[in-house]
Amino acid sequence: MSKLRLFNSLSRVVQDFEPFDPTGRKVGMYCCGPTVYDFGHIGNFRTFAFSDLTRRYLEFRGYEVTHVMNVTDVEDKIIRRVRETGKTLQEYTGNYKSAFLEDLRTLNCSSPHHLPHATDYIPAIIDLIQKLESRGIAYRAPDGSVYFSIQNYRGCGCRYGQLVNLNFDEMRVGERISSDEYAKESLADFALWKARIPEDGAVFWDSPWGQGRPGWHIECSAMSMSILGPSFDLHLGGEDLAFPHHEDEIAQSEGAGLQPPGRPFVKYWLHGAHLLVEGKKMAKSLGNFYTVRDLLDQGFQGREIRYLLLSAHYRETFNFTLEGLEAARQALSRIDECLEKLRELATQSSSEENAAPSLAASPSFVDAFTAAMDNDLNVAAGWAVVFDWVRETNRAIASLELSPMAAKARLHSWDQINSVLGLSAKLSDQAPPEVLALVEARTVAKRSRDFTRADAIRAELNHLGWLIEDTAKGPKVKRR
RNA sequence: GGCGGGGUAGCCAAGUGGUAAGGCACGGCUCUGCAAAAGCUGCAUUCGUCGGUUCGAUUCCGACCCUCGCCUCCA
Repeated sequence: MSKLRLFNSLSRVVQDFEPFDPTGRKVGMYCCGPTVYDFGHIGNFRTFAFSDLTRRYLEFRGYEVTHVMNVTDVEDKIIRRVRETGKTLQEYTGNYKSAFLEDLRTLNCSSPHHLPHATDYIPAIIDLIQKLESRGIAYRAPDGSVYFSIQNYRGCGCRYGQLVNLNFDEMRVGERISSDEYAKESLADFALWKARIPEDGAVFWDSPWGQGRPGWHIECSAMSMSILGPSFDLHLGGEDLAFPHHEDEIAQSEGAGLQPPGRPFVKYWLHGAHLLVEGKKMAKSLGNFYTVRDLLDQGFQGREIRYLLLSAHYRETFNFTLEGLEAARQALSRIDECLEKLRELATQSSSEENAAPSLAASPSFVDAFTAAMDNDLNVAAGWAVVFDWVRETNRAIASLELSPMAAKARLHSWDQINSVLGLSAKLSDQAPPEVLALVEARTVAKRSRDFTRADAIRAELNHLGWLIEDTAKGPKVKRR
């Protein structure tokens, strides 16, 4: 049996996955979740689908995963929208949070075990900042905010720049330096606690440093360590988060010095690549900016979106296209057809066959899939295994070589694979009565060999969105 | 400017120092009243360009072109 190997952004190589847990079973995994200021777009969901795939695969591999995903519900953009809309923070973020969870379900992503909200962890955040302060790594600036001192952090023997090679002397100074940043001692320092300003309205909390709110990175450090402990196995996110967000998380978390000696804050960092849409960077101005709901409105299904998002390796930029969604639909129906035939065949098994104990008929399928996924979650290679299996299964069915018992075994294998891929059942092909009436009318026409009329009815059904397949057991209607 | 990914058939996308997975689309055949589905079959002498190393490179090295990302809020 091969080992699961993952590309670790810390080491920049693919390495064996070995969790901290001495028994090797328990895994702590933190995924950077949404900032709930708007509906999530398809790019966000590529990352969340990637997180879900990772979790599902770990579980498939027998690990006991604790999956944490944060919800950032206080942040500059949110505060601005709250001010503009006149809603309360809770009202505003609540709506987008529900929408986010709904979208996750649409894409059949497993619900994380913990969904901590930044605003529920203010005491833990304050506590963490105080620890940094007591170690001399955090300082108060004249504007009342608290910043993280990278210089002092380095002075403690810690390393800043673990995820990204950054030469601060070569760095371009951002043109937009907001006024409060003049208070920092050094440009690279970042805010841990932001002092309240009038624009914040009712969004503030009391703290030892006066009223204010948490900086952007601190909530992830506070929440992940609160739930998973100061040192845990996996941290996932989009590639853009590597710097500064993840780098700063490491700095805050290791700067507080809570880890057991010799242990890092996080052992494996995984970063998912972005996607392009129709070959271009997604942008509202280009008209290629899609939310999950936009695609649903265009008639696509969640499973089709999921399939497409998970069709490429997570570290490669992926080109998401509407044409790709159409192709996804076709590819899925190929799988659906195969499974449907297997199920039909499986129900024909006799009672004595049912009594037979063995179910493991296609271990090679599961093994080949596992080998593909063990190699840094190479899901594209995994799909190739799936489609090879579909073809081989279709062939066996077509040549009547497959016994009902063997069909059952294959379905059993599929269930194992699908626990990772997470393809939900397709929408029901339950046709409404008027459609069924047309189907019946066509059958009558066919019986009297009035093919002209039969074909006309078929064309009409097609127009209504239904396809007819004549099988040995009579006509079958399917959604087009 | 610094750093880091990419460029593989009409589209999407794996992969390897030894001669190119898989999906979609497309063509032919079988089956069918005709279709559909399924099966069989065809579809990259070639992996951005030019050099180099090698018995042999798409895979390693160098240069160049193009593209994406990070360095600033961002999945």
